[in-house]
Amino acid sequence: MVKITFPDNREKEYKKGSTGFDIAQSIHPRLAKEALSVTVNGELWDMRRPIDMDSSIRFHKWEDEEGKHAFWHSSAHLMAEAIESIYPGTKFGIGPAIEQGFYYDVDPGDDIVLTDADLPKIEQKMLELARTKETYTRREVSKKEALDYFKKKDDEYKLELINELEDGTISFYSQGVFTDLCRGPHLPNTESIKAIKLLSIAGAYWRGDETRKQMTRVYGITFPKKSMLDEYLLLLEEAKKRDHRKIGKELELFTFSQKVGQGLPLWLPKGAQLRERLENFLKKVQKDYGYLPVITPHIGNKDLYVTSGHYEKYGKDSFQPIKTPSENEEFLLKPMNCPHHCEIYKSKPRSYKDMPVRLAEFGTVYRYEQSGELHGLTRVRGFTQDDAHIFCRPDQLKEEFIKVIDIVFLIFKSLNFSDFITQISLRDPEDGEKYIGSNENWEKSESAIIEACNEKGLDTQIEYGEAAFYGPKLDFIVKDAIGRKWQLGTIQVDYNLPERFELEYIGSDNKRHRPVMIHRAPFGSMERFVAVLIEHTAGKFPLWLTPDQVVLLPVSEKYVDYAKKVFSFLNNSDIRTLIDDRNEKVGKKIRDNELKKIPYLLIVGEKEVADNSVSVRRQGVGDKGNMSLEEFKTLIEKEIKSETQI
RNA sequence: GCCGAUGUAGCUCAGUUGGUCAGAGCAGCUGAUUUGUAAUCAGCAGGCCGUGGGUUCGAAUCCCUCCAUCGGCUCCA
Repeated sequence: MVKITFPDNREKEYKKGSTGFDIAQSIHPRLAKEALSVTVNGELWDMRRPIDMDSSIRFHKWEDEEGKHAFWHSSAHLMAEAIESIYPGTKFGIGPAIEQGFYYDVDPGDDIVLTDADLPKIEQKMLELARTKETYTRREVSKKEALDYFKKKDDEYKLELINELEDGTISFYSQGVFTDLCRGPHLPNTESIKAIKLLSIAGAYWRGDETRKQMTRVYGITFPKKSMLDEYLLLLEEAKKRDHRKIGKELELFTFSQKVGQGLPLWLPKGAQLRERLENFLKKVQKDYGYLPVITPHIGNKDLYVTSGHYEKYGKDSFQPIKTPSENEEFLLKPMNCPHHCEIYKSKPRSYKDMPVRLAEFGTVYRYEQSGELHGLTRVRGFTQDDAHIFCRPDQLKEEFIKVIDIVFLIFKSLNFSDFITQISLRDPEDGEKYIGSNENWEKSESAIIEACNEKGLDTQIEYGEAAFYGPKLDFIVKDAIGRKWQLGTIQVDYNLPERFELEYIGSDNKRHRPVMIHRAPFGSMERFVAVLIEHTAGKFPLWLTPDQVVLLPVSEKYVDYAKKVFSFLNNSDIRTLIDDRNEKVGKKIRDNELKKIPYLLIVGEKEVADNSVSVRRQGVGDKGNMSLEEFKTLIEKEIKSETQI
């Protein structure tokens, strides 16, 4: 017998070799039916794997991450089986479950190209196979057996994976005629996979290495019920409507021109106003926090970047140097503001009493991003960072770092960004080549960030190898409408640039000391922040931020004069107002302005002229009734106040 | 940069196997209408069918180059 401990600490004896399924069955047949995988002593197992020792277990249903994971991972195997049956000889890379669904990297051979058009065919085959209720069976194999199997299949990808595994830890999973190297766990059988949608096809380098072969990645998602798939697809459709590229065009916020160049956004008047308001908001916060504004040029002498180390690191992949009539003189479009700010710091002697020095600039920078990387406003070649560099004494580092975290939180909170991840990005311990600066400085920087985050009680995740080449950082990451992650705010500790630029201050001991530098950008860049803001609000910006707050809709031409009167009243009250004096019916004007997402629509006609009032309609809500001009003004002011009070 | 897909009026799209296929709706302009909470009617104007080449008697349609966009990969100072 084995002793099984349940999550509520109840214990029960079972026959040795009982499976998760048997145990679930003994609790309730429904649980046995719904459980997709089981955690046994902290390890994820199949429901059908025999348990031979005393164990604590926890079942996972569809509702749990672990349950979905098993479901989608099994679906990936099912897809592989379908692909192999349609394209015999296909070689397989890896096929994991992901946040939403799964993918499999496949290599169908050099003469076969999979395209979107092939997906329905594979889907059909998967459904066909699923209906045969194939069981997923686990088998532990020796390394030799594993190698032999895939040698026979001539699958160099699997062979490479197996070669990196320890003998004795290797397992195979089979369903139908398909066998895969896999740790599991999997579903008992394919029966529960009822709804299948293959979503897209893409190239993906083997093992994420661009020097290696590019495989074909097939993305898909499956569900235990058809209705769940329909719901998911509907949700996806809805999410795509929030795409900032689409809304940006509709609301005339920004555009691109092939003539100007790819990745170089053109801010339209409404977008420029929105952005300016965001900038002013942050400027005010920064003023309160003791930042000093600076302005630096868009280019800098190449030597500046040789000194900073950026030229060596990125010179080849950047916009190339600008020549001048004078020989041996070269300038770079500035790809970052830090070196300029270092020179400002150096422009006069600094005392320990002056520290910290916080220099802030909305600095426009240019980076030659790879063409395939460009993406709307979130990844561009010319963008404006809400940049600042804090030069401080080592003893001030933690306090300053924490103050920056406060600013980021303030900004995020005031714009209702509640759903974000904080990530600490450290060095890749395996790859020293990638980084500049001494070990000692790196250790100091890394521990400073970790300490500051602990002190603020941040729930951070640590990523190794994600640091900038000159220092570690704390990033604030949010998701866009369809779940892609984007880094917004960033805070970086840097001991390297102060050294390279030989920055100094005179200490209380009358000796020269080296300051520490913090790079920080709460928005990250204005472009990316506005993009994410659009997707989060679907273009319905908070009242204080939105380009046009109010539109006046005269019922007919007869009331345009009154509308103008109201317009000047609102305008004088700093309420951003438009008049829609087109010769159209009210219904039409309401429809058009609702679609433009203008927060307040004011209908004025005979009634309103008579009692000097407006009829208020809130965008997306409807008729709010009649009120006097003063009342309306107060309504607006109150709403703005509640939005900007933090 | 790589893999795959796409590119037709300002916008959203239709154009069967190459032969009245250069179209529609919205937006715009003109006129009528003077309108009360999500689309009034009529008329007009709009395009070298992304670019450059090729195949053909004939190309938006087939082939190639390049450019741009989209989905991923890689990258992201």
